[in-house]
Amino acid sequence: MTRELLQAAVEVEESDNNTLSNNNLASASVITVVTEHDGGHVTHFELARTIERVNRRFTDLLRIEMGKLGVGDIGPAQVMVLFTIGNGELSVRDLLDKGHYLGSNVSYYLKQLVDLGYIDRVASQRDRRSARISLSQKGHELCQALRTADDTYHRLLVRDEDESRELDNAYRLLQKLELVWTNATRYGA
Amino acid sequence: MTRELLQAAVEVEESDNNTLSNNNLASASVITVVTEHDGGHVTHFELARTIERVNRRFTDLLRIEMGKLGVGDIGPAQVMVLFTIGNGELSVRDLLDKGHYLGSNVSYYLKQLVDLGYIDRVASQRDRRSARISLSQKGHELCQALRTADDTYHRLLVRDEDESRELDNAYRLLQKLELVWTNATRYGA
DNA sequence: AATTTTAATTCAAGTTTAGAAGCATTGTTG
DNA sequence: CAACAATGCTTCTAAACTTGAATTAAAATT
Repeated sequence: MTRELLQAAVEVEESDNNTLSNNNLASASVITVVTEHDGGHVTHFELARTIERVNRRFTDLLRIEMGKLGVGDIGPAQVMVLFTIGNGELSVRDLLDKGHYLGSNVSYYLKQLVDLGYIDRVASQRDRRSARISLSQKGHELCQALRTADDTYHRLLVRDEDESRELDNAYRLLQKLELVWTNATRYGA
Repeated sequence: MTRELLQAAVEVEESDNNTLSNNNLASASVITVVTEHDGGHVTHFELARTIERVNRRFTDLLRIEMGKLGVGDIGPAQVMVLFTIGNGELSVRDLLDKGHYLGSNVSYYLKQLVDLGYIDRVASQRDRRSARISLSQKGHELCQALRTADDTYHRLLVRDEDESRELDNAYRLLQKLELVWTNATRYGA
């Protein structure tokens, strides 16, 4: 039943989009997505604001999912680290690059994640400074459980080939954005 | 070379074995990106990870821009609140909805922003509980300065009609995503 | 008038991030 | 090969940000 609600909401939003109408007359009684995008050009800041919001939303969702699974020892940020590690075995440096993290930051997370048994860490053979990092059994299980829960939402968003393509495009654009912003911070404007 | 950075970002996810030790050398040449993404499916988590990363990147950029402007009294988050307020005059509740913020959260920011003179706040006439909030002169100036700096990046990303449309699409998709995730947190999975 | 609802703030944790300094280990160079 | 530099990672401290529960004060409802 919650499901129907959700579905309905998505539908509504879409029709809203199709007419390219905007804001304040947003949608069904329940939701109110407020935007200041008037048909024309999306500015960087609007985009950034949206990204920020979406990110917040996802974090909340993740927190809830984790609650359901009874995961209380780590937070959303740590879980994201787990996902960033993925299925491979990598060094801390790789992890930093992959997630654009700060060194001290990751170290801090890793410490907890290792202590709590979500991650295996062994010193590299050929360079004993370097650590090789990978998900433990427990880590894998958590990720898998979350991925499963996540599929539900994915199906709400991507219902056909068209939407899948849209998603792909958006993904690609985000990466472009990441690149632009990364270069900007590195080499100045 | 820039290409490699991006490519790495794309591929790393599924790849089990990454040798991307060289992305730090990405040249200053800014974009020339064409990333062919193998028709692979972008999962929610990949998307979320990207959003998180991009968000981090933007925050950094903002921080730098602010540094250049000599703004040291507030942080990126507060600036985002300023942008969320925009040019209108609104209530705290409106602001909450617009930015998906938490009440206490915004209160905390507003307090600083008012104290530091970035925002004007007056009690509403017809409902004295409610505050009417808007950017002060100072607030407007800061936003304007940042917007100007920002245009540079915008031009790097959007160079023709096509790219503008892409951006629009991505923006729309993000909003859809926001909706799905918002509903999910509100009404459960 | 008494009660409930709404708008917003405060408070007291909590989490997450940033930056400087540290410790090994490895690489390099005179 | 000894000194020095660079690398890979960690630790520590302070700050920024976020959360949730409790609070105040003004409407709105009964």
